[in-house]
Amino acid sequence: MEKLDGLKLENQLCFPLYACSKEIIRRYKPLLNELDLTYTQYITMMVLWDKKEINVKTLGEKIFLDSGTLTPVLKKLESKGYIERNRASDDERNLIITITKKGENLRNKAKNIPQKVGKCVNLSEKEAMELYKLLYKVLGKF
Amino acid sequence: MEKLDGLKLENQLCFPLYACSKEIIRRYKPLLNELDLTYTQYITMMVLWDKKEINVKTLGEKIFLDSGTLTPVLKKLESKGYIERNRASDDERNLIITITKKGENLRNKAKNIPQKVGKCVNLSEKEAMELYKLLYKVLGKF
DNA sequence: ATAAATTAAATTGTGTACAATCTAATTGTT
DNA sequence: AACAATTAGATTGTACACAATTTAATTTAT
Repeated sequence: MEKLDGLKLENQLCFPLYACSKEIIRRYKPLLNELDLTYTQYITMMVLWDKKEINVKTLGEKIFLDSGTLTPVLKKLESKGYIERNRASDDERNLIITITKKGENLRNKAKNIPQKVGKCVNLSEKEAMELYKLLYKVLGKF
Repeated sequence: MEKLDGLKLENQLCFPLYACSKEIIRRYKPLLNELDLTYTQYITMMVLWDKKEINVKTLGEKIFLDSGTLTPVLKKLESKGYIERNRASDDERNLIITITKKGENLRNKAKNIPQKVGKCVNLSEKEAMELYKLLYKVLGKF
């Protein structure tokens, strides 16, 4: 019985995960360039398209990023006019992110991106759903 | 028939992929800290443990990184004494990365890392294999 | 044989990512 | 009330990640 080499790149789950994540993000890049958004800015906007208003902490929990990453991203999105940053009046520690009209409008330009990216992923509907479920199962453990 | 909102974070494959990749790498961090390696340095060393010698271009193709990322990583690994960087005598454009004795020795300290990380991923053997296959299927398309 | 094209790394510039620390606001405790 | 503890963001420092450009070596085409 051949012993599998645990320290080979190909035998670890983490590596295809890491590679796959990067490669898919690379597929988004040309589409996001047209909207002048980076991938991180895009997932931030997706949350705002859904929620309209959210504080930095809750946003960070949703997209797995801390204030060290988010602060510059949000300042950038503010400078582009897609969001506003205001302290909550009832608790000045909280920074409330609000989507602007311009930010809302961006949604129309973005709406066919998921479909376009989906097309260049070589999986059947069923496989994609299976992958989706497995990934969320792994995430659930954390 | 309810139409699925394609622009919701939860309905896109890319997001759980991105989140999962980061969360798994986070699991590695404390273990890699003991070896004074970052994740990128670790996957680089994994290739070298396997190959002993490789040029930057081939290495980059294996781990999906370009010279812009690899040059500083390799200089760092060289400064730690794990690798050597030398131009190929037959074609001076090529930089040959060679593992050192010290780099070889690091392998022993690393050998139980995959198993430890595997334990904190909430998947059965069968599910992990399924996930593995789906990820490589996606990567295969590129 | 030499100029043009190609190739491999390195460099530069922008944008994450995240640990650690800092600051200010709020809450809990005595 | 007053001080300690907690909390939310911002800041700092290190390390990727990658596009675009540059440099030097090699190959191709004339």
